[in-house]
Parts: sequence; structure tokens; C-alpha cells
Amino acid sequence: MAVSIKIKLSDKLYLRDPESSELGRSIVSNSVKLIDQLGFESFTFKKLAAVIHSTEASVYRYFENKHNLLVYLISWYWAWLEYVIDYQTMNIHDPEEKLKIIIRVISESNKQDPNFEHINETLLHNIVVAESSKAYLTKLVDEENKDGFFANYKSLCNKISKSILQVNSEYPYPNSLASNLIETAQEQIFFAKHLPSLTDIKISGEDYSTIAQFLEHLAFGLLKHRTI
Amino acid sequence: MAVSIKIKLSDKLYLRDPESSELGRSIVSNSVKLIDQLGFESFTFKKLAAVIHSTEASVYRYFENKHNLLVYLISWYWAWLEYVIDYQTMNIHDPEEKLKIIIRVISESNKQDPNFEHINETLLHNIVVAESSKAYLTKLVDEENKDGFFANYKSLCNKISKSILQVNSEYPYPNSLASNLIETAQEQIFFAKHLPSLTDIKISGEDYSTIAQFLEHLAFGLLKHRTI
DNA sequence: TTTATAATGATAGTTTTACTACTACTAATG
DNA sequence: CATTAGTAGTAGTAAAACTATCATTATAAA
Repeated sequence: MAVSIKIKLSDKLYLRDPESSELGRSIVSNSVKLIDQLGFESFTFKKLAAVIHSTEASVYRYFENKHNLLVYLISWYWAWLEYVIDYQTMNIHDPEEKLKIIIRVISESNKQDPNFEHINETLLHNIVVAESSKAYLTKLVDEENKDGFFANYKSLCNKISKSILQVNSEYPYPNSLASNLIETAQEQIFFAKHLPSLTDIKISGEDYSTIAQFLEHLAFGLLKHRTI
Repeated sequence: MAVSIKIKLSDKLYLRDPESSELGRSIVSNSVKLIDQLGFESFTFKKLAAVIHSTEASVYRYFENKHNLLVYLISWYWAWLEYVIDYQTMNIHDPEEKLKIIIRVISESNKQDPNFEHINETLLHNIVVAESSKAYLTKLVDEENKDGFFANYKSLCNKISKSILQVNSEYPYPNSLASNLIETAQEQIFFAKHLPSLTDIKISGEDYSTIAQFLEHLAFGLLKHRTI
């Protein structure tokens, strides 16, 4: 492998950098699998330790608690999305086309990326759909926010917001629309899978293009609309 | 009090109907206060029992676990919202005006309702903002859905969806837009309060009219738009 | 190569959470 | 007056969420 790409996250998210050792990478890699399998509530460090043939205490040396591990994983996903967006929109100068690519990336990024061997992006995407809002829906949001826990999410949102303004510089809600696009993607996927009467979108298999269609309709409907 | 209005929820949500006794109402009433104070994760039946001067075992006679209690409270809120919508849109025949009223209700329903003395709607609204998605973001969604845990949410969504179609019968995403309006209301309130860089909306005090404005922009922008 | 140091493993312990079981009392109903 | 539904009280368990200690092993610096 000629080039190695690493996603570096704020050191507030962990006690010891999990990218710095074999055990650390194993923790990250296997927690993705286990949280996807069990759901975040039933996931414990003890169960994780059993899977990686290590001990609870060792896991605690990397992450203060399972909540912080979740924030780490979700942050990794947002950082990765931003990297994919940068890569895919390189040399794209048409603002509308760029926003369409962004929408496709945030809707359909559930494909394995060979640049990151130890993380299964498909499973991580499932986790993002089902658990990502739990990262910030906590009584400690404000403190965690000060510690930079949500920096990657905010950075991604900011990037989308800028792209929105490139399509329509007069648009009054660029940040709200950006965060709404990200959140709506996860919600509508979840509804389509589990509470289908709450959505009109149908998902077949791993193909999320119908989500991208809806988000396009949402974004461009608002950005280009003329009131009747 | 001449007329007593009661919100009746599916009996799958509880073991014993909390509306049927003083202790039951005390459980509901005080759990609203305590979850608002502590956040759902730190809330326990033991702490609740201490507040209501009862025992853990007694609380467990009403609700199987704290998750089911949360689902009960959130369902109560959605049922109440539907009741408020019906009340406020009675005799309103203009579809657009009706949808505007609905949007106002889902954005700004954080005012105490004298019809329900034992529930503090302001605090319950805070809980809806911070915890409502945890009601369905669980590994057991599908089973709980079969048991009717989300019936009130779906019913509310369906009502909004119908109202959307009355404004524009050709609109292709009435259900997705309906669920999106509800979810977006909570998200944008939370972001405005805790992660302001993710939104353009400012909230001052208990006045959520700026949220209603954004949702109106969203709904009518999509329902009445003409592509340039 | 030795030596210091950092990382991990193994073991054990604490407190809290999330329950369950059992007994007994009390208030309403028939 | 007897029955029983509802509630309180007590006690207990299993698991979760940590923390502490010490021995061992890998690594890197002297």
C-alpha cells in the first residue's frame, strides 16, 4: 500500500489514541461490529473485551466510557464523509452538481472503503442511522461540546452549508438546511426500515438512492423555489 | 371542573393504567419532572420512588421498565398534540391556514394545558426535544411497533400527512414531509439551545415562533414551489 | 545489552442499576 | 364479614459500569 490515509480525531474523545496500537484498532473495529449487532444499549465493554480476547480494564484505558466510544465512532464517520465529499467534488465547479454529489454521499455512504481496512463502513453506517443522535442527546452536551466532541459533525455541516450558499447566496437557512439534510437522511432510512408508514420512501437492499432523491427534492425545492 | 378530558393510551404501554390511581398519576407526573432534571440516562425508578415516597417495586407494577415509561410519556405528548390540533383547527376549512396552525402547534406546544393538571407540558416538551427519538431508536423497534408503541406518533403523522395533501394533492412525499416536520421541530430546537452553529434559528426564552417560521418555509416551499 | 518505561493482562473489588420474589398490611367491594 | 385488589416493605440477584493493584511483556533510550 503506497499511501496510507488516516483519520485523526480530537484527543479529547479518547484516553489513549486507538489508532496508535493493534489493540486500539481492534477495539474500534470490533465495537463497530458489536454495537451494530446488539444495539448501543446492550453493548458493554465486558462483551467487547470477550470478543477481542482482552479485558474490560484494557478497553477502559482507551475510552472513558461507552458513550465516548460511540462519539468517537460517529465522529470518525463524519470525518470520513467529509473526506469522501472532498474527494468526490474535487474539480467540480458547478454549485448544483456539487450539492447533488454531497447529497448522494450523505445518503449512500454505506459502501466499504478500502482505504480503511479495520473499519467496516457498512456496519458503521447502520450505527449512524440507529445511534448517531444519542451522541449529542445527553445532559452533558454543553460540556462535551466545549471539549470538541462534535467538531467533526459541525465541520461537515459547515461544508454543506457553504455549498448551499453557492447554489443560492440569498438562502436564509443554510445551516438549518445542512443539518436537516444530514438528520433527515438517517431518520428516513430508519423509518423506511422499521416504521414505513412514517415515510413514502422505499429502500430495497442496500440501495439508498431513493433517500438521495428525497433529499434532492428537499434541498432544490427550497433553494430554487418561486412562490406561486 | 365541568368537563374532564382524559388521554387514553394503548394498554400495551403499561402493566397497570397509571391514570387509574393516585400513585399512578404521581409516577407519571414526577417522572416528567425527574427525567427533565436528570436526563433519561441518569433517571432511575429508585430515584423516582424516593421522590414520590414510594418504592421501586411499586413503580415496576405500573411500568415494565424505564424505557416503556418514556414511550408512555412521549405517546401522551403526541396524543395531546393531536387533541390540540383538532381543537385548534375545528371549523378551519382553508387547507393552508390549517397546515399553518398544525405547524404552530407542533413547534410551540410547550405551554401548560389546564385540562391536565398532573402533567407539566412545558417539562414534557423539553423531554420530547431531548429524548423522543430514543423511544424508537432501539433494537426492539419492530416488536414494540407490533405492540402499538408508536400508534400515537403514527396517528399524528398521518393527520399532518392528510393536511399536506389538502394543500397539494399531487405532492409525492406527504408522509416523509409530515415526519420530517415533527422531527425537525425537535432537532432545530435542540441545536438552537446547545449546538447553535448547526442552525440559523435563534430562540429567545420560551418563544419558539422562529421554529414555526422555519417549518412554514420548509413545508410551503416544497408544496408550492415552481422550479426555475 | 542493559535499563527504564509504557502497555497489557489477570484478578479482584465497589457501587449502582435493573430488576424479581415474597410477605404483610390496608382499603374497598360484594 | 370475607375476599381481594392495591400498595408497602424487605430482601435478594445478576449484570453494568467502573476502579485498583500487581505481574508480565513489549519498546525504546542510554
